Amino acid sequence: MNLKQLAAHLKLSQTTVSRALNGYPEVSEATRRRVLEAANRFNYRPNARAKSLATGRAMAIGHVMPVSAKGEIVNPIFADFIAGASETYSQNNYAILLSVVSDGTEERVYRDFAAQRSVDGVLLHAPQINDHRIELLRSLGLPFLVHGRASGEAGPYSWLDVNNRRAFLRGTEFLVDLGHTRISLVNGHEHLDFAVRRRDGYLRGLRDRGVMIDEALMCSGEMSESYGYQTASEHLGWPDPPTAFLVSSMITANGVARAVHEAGLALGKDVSLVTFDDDLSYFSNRDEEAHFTALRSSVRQAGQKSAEMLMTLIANPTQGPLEELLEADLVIGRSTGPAPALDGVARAAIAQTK
Amino acid sequence: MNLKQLAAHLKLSQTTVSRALNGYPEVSEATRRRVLEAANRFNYRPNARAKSLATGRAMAIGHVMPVSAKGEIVNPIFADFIAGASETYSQNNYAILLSVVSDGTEERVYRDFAAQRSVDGVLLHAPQINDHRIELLRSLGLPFLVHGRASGEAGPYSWLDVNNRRAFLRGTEFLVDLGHTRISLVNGHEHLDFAVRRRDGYLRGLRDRGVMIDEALMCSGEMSESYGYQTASEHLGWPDPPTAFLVSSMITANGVARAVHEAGLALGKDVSLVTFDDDLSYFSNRDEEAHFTALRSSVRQAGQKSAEMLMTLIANPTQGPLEELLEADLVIGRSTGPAPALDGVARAAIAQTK
DNA sequence: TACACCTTCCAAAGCGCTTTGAGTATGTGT
DNA sequence: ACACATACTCAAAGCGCTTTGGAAGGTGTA
Repeated sequence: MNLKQLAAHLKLSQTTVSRALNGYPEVSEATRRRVLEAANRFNYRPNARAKSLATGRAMAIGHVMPVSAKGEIVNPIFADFIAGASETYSQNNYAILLSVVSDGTEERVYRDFAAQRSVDGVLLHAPQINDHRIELLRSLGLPFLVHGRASGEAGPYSWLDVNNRRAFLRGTEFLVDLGHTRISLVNGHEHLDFAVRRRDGYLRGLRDRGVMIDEALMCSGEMSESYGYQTASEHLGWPDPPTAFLVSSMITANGVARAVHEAGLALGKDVSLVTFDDDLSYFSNRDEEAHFTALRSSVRQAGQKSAEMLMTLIANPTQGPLEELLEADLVIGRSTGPAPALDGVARAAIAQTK
Repeated sequence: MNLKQLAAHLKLSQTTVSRALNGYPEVSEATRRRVLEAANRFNYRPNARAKSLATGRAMAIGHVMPVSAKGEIVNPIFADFIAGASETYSQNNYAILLSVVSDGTEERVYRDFAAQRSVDGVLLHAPQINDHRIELLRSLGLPFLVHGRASGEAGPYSWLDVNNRRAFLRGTEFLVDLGHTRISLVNGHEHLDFAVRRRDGYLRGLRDRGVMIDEALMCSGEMSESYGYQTASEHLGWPDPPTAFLVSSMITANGVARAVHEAGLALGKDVSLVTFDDDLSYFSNRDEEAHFTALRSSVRQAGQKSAEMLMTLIANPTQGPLEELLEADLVIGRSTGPAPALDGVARAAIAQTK
């Protein structure tokens, strides 16, 4: 059933039917009711592509799901972000056009989006330092919102981000205040903007508290479970091991916890752990008492808000850039405690004498 | 730049330019080269919606991301599946149209897909027992492929599934052969088809080996980390606790492992664990030696193959139903070992005398 | 009665592409 | 010289919708 048929059946013109359906005022209430009733009965839905072609609006948002090139790692927070965003989209009758692409080859996708006019706006994920995609999207004239920020990007752009620096500053301070001085930073890849900000927060926290910085304790990589495991295993095997870990994701934190257990140590006693917690639905840290002390910020909520901002940008293209900075909550859980009485050096010394 | 402008610039008709670009034979090689070169130079890309309208093909596949209604849990394997599928799609120039929807309200989305002609086919996730969506899609005349199967569905349909029954049969047998007789089944929600098949496999394994079935050991729920933790914590607190766990997902298995550690027990010694492993990219079980003994089947590969099958179905609508059953590998890891010499009853007795 | 002014509806153009059916050169065989 | 393929190219219709610019008919005012 298409508009023509519906109009014929109602013995009305296509114009009138279209106007009745789209809420234009030039249609009498009686006719409108009659049209709506018939449309409903025949389960009429306008052909999305024809409508788009006529209106010039695609009614779709482009999301590019980043898959890191080498490891082929799918970003685990992506699904939750999308789940949040889609709530907003569907309220506005927007669909999601999803494209999966290896890091670095996204440019092509954005160009296609723009040239094919298949989307009205783009959500940019996982921005990097000096991300050239921002400049590209700007030049393509496609409304976009960045989830995160890109340091080093000169021009204005709209973004929503978590205060990563502050979160990791607080996490670090919290650990130092518990007496920890050897704190491993298990960070995400540091070509990603958020990871750099987190490192900054960590360094600032140590400096402010006058704790010596040890480059060896800082590492970065793909935020998978096994990365956390391998890193922590290695660090705990050192003669002068860390007493605490500051970790970039719940999933990686799980790997760290596994290594801690395997080393025969107890989390929250022998070793402390603070992690960033995106509040992933299938990986919740919300037992009666959080099991990991965490800096929590719901990525799902971020998705929802980002989508709202993008909707605003699309509805109002002349609008100046929108910016929103979310703060993460510091949630105290069972994975942290005072640093062990003897620090690593002392323990190592003891170990040697044995 | 649109076709008209491009044609005008080349001093050719739109027809010729269109034919040149789409590889029709009625165009001389010289003209074709000239056209392609110009298209490239102006970065011309046909308007996707106009093209779709003209051809009647949407060049998009609809995916409905299931979000369980109450818990708002996003299916953690979804992203990896999509990542696999999209490889196939992009090779065929198909896009993904993503819709996120709470369990049970998907019908509306499929009806819209069909009426709006916004997709050429649909991938159905997480089929349930007697899934009415299959009947619906069939009646809508939309090509579709089911990831999984739906027992109780009468008519034919195309699907790709893992042999869940066999996988859990093998897992159970493996544990029983190690001497375990009290094996907890930590299953997914049993309104989902795969979960029922897994339970069947588990029961069959116990029966075949003559092990008594204890209903109390079988539980099902949302496959999150905390579900695994809570379940295992509870079971391990029983006077007659299980000595092994058979778990439906890596993520849940992590929760089980957490509970095991917290109870002061050692995985692979005091308690054994076998899990289904979807080979998730960020949750890999592929250390030199797998840390969990697992039934492994890559969901990403499943996505890729599913997409291929769907492409075939779309290209050839008269084709009979396609079916593919994948087998899971049994990978021996460090989470399993012989059942402890004393069984639960004896240990509980000892505990009481203390 | 005449005029202006709503209200309600419509025919037709246009969105950017594909595809049909036909036309114009150019070469080939008789 | 003719008919006849063959190789290119084109104008125009059509995909299903929205939107422009009227038209028809009814109502109120002078």
